[in-house]
Amino acid sequence: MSNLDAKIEGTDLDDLVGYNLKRAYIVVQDDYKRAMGPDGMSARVFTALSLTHAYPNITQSELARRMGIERSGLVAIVDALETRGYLRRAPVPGDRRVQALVPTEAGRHAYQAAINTVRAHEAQLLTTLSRAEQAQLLSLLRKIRKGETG
Amino acid sequence: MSNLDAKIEGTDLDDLVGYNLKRAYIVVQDDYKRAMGPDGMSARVFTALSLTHAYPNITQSELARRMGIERSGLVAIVDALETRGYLRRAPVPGDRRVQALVPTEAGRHAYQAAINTVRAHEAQLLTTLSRAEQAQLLSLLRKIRKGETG
DNA sequence: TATTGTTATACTCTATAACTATA
DNA sequence: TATAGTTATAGAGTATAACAATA
Repeated sequence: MSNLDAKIEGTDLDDLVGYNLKRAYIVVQDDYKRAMGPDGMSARVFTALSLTHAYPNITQSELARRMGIERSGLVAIVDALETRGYLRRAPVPGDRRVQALVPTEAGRHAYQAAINTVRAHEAQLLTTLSRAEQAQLLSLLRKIRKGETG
Repeated sequence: MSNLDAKIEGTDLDDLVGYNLKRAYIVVQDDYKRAMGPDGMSARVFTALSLTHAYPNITQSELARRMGIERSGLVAIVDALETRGYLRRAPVPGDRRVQALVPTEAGRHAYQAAINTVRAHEAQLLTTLSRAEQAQLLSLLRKIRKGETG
């Protein structure tokens, strides 16, 4: 690119995918928190609850693996969900080391309410993107996620 | 959408922009760290150094505002850059409260080397995306960033 | 009174290492 | 020996509140 192609505005950072990913994520995260309210589930607690619905009787080790965090970090998350009464640690016949994570009735209701809130927050936040653009964005982000370790 | 449109695979989470943003950011961040090495600048230190080049004689308050963090959080970042010898806090004539952040010669060289490394890491990581897709991704992320507070 | 830079402090998220009970 | 869950601990990254110097 020659010096004649002057930039309208923007710094080196504004051309970096990593920087824009981080800043865009902060915008979405802040709006998520606003939408969920002061007593709402944190993103990681919501994620864990979602995966216990997607994968019934998932174990903690498997859930940690799918979330991309360590087993040790999952303990507090599961504790939080158990305290809210949204799931329970259930013994698994045949292997007493393992505990299956089972959503309660309250957990299923809370999850449905939460996923509706999250979808509404994203729909409202992303109104400046057309449906096609939103689909394109998801597609591109998933391509980057192909490089996920684990 | 009717129930006939069965999902090939994926959970509720995989359709959320926020979740995919976070996971994609982690992929890029991990590769950034690998590329910069164990003694490399953290992303926020690199960001701060970049902005002292983009905005010569920027003050700490202004830099914090542009980074979207609090002034208090910037102190350690500027300390780190000063310790590396990449910039200095320079007095500003006319207002003794303010200190301009001025890159040193070593800072300019280190920044050029770092931005080259970062660009190479992104180019290599994003080879599965065409040039057009990379441009589209940046465009979409910038649209989301329009909602940045501050 | 208001602002800049700073310190003290705390909270969230995450990782590593070591423990226990099981296998 | 190896694995599942747990605890203890530490390190980033961030925020709030209060302070001294200066405006």
